[in-house]
Amino acid sequence: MPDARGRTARPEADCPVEVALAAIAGRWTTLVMRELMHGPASYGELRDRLPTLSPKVLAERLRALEERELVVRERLVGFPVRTSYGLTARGEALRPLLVELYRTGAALRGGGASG
Amino acid sequence: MPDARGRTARPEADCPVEVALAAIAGRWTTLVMRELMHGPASYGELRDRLPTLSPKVLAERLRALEERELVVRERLVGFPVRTSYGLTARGEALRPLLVELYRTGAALRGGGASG
DNA sequence: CCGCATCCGATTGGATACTG
DNA sequence: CAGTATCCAATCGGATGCGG
Repeated sequence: MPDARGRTARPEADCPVEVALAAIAGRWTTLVMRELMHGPASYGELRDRLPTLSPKVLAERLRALEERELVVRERLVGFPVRTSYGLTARGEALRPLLVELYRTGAALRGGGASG
Repeated sequence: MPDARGRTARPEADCPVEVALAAIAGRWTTLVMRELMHGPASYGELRDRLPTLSPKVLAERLRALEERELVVRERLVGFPVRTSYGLTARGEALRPLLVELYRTGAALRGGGASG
């Protein structure tokens, strides 16, 4: 596979590269994914770990990830209300991409990080 | 490397993941990179291959890539004026990332949506 | 505790016309 | 041929207050 194998003349939503980009699109998205890669977390836990992320954007990100079926939301009964977010199998499928992003970024910075 | 190894609490420019995301940021960027992965190309050749990409955005992308030293511009003497754009070694370093984007996107499209 | 509604400034990408 | 200059609509992300 010499390159990204593309032949499209413009960014089309069904191009695989665009699909992957859409999955991680938006500021904070990769950080939210990283947190969920550690295991399921509640809305508040995510806020604690990403304190400067506003509730609006966090909700937007979670909704987008949920719509793409990368994340599942689970309402937990009890008091106070709690919601747990966790990765789906599809969400887990993004792990190699995040690793590759890290590896590539580290290489660009000058480090010889290999993954 | 179990995850993206991150510890940052917000998107910081020096986080490797952010570095990589910045390198491919912006609509059309991955398509421009893909074209250059085939080999050097002139401004006009890029326009021909990406006909609906406006001159302004193409120039912006090329400038950004050049600033990050992923692409080199070379002015060719002669008439008419020609400019050749080519990948640097750093630019070539993005190839595995593009491949991974393709691979991941293809998996998401083809894979089922199991929880 | 969870998350939506609203407002707002900044950035983006596209169209188009023009210049060296 | 290889860009730059301008304008503009749309989107984005952040702040904040309110509702379930």
